Amino acid sequence: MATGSGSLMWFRKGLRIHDNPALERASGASSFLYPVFVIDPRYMAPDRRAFSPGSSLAGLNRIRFLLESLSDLDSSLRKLGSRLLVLKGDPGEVLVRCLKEWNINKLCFEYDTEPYYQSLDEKLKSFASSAGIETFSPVSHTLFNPADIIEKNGGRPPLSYQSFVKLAGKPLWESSTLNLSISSLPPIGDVGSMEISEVPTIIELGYSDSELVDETPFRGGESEALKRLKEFLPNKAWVANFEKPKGDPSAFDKPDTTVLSPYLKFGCLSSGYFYQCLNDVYRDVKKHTQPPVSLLGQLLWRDFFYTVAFGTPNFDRMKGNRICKQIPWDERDELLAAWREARTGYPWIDAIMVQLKKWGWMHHLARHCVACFLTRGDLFVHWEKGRDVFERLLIDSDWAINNGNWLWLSCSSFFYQYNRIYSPISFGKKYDPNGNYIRHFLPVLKDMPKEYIYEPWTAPLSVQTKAKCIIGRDYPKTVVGHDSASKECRRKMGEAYALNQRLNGSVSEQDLKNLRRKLEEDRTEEDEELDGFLVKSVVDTHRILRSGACSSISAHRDSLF
DNA sequence: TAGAAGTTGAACCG
DNA sequence: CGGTTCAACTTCTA
Repeated sequence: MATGSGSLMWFRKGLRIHDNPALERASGASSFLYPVFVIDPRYMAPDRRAFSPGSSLAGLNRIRFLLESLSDLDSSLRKLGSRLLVLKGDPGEVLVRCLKEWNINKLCFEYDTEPYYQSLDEKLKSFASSAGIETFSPVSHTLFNPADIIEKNGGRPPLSYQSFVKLAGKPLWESSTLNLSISSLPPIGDVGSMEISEVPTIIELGYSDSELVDETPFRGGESEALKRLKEFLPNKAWVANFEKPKGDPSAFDKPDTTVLSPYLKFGCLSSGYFYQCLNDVYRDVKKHTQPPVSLLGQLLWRDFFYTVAFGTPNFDRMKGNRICKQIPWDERDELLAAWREARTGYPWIDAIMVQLKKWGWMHHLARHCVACFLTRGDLFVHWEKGRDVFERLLIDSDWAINNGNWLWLSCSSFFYQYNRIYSPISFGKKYDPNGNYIRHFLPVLKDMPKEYIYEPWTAPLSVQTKAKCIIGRDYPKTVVGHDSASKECRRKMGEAYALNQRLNGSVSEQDLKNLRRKLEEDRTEEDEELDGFLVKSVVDTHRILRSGACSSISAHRDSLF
């Protein structure tokens, strides 16, 4: 056995130097330090069957963000006399090989609550322990340890934000000094026969230039995160008065939030450090907003979802998920595809989906609009389908938070007022009456007059011609009429809720099947009524036309759906 | 068991 | 632009 002691620091999230207890422990009292990142082909390598450029798990924007974060980490490590050792393969297998090959007696990595790492880390820990290697795996991704909160609550996670906040209280480290820098790191030991590479480029991962079209404006990395943080912190009034629901989802040149979510997701920014920075500002001002709407409240939301996700089996599914209402969502792939590909015919919805595809980031309220539209608001498509699209394309997609929000927005859990539906027309209009956001992300509509930009199908043909955008040719017709579709959704949600209540939550697949059939039968009857309405409506239109009271029948298109 | 509360609805009114 | 109404869900609390 070689002399001295070697530590292996395994980076997964937590891609930072500041406030990184695992890295600190790994570098202390060690002769050698091996800072490792494992490129998992499943997460990084191209999967050309996927619906957009990227791997089977991540869109290209997030992969790029990750690579930038790794490069930044590597360059910070080099300044400290070390570097990032990049390896390729299945992370579990690669790590075991490293532990066998190198003279390691201490393995450090940040604790992770996601099911993927829970099972992987368990295996790795047991290998390490059998090999006499010490492991250190601190909770440093979140403010609180989810397990502590669950224990305080008698073994089950709190299911409301308020009860979470009450249970959580203040973090133990609130007024302690976080370690924000490291002066130097131990040298890298002999890497033996392990194949080490530099941080790869996108091209080196196997992507082609033609796939690199939609590039997010947000650059990854710890340096970038701290720069962003330091740009807005001096604006104390903005920090103190931040109220999440008052943000403007249509602001894109200067987003109305911090856009720190992708940095928190990868741990380029420590949530604990961010928490302390916010408290420093709060101390300096007379008054400030409070959770849930304040900036600090946003960090608590993050911890809330991490806690519930950690303590809820099958959190990412409807079936077998005890906090999820069982709802007979439709299987209509053509509606899902229209939503995903930004061709629902509702410019507000489609513009948001384009921003998702191009930027990998949208304002929180914009996410609400498209999530509500896909599920309980209009299309009645399963929230898991929308979750998959977000999970792939968002640069900040985070297992706990993404699933939590889809449960929320689809009224499957946490939030139950299914009658409150975002209008795909009026919601965006109240922030951005001119439709600048739509014009930017859907240039095909850039010359549409503002009177029609949220409902271009109501524009007279002459206006469409002048705007060089004929609806049905240059921009799609609406896939559903919002008035009738949302009414239908309310009815289905009402029936589904009644079923869940009647069966006290234990709804079987057969129960859902029966409800589906019942809903279908009722719809048939309603369709007949609707047909009657249609005839009347056509007659009305005809009468209006003859009387010359209305110059455009296209305004009636929505009701004629 | 009743009443209040819940991160951010829409339409309407003044 | 802020308040009220509409129609109404579940969960928490007293």
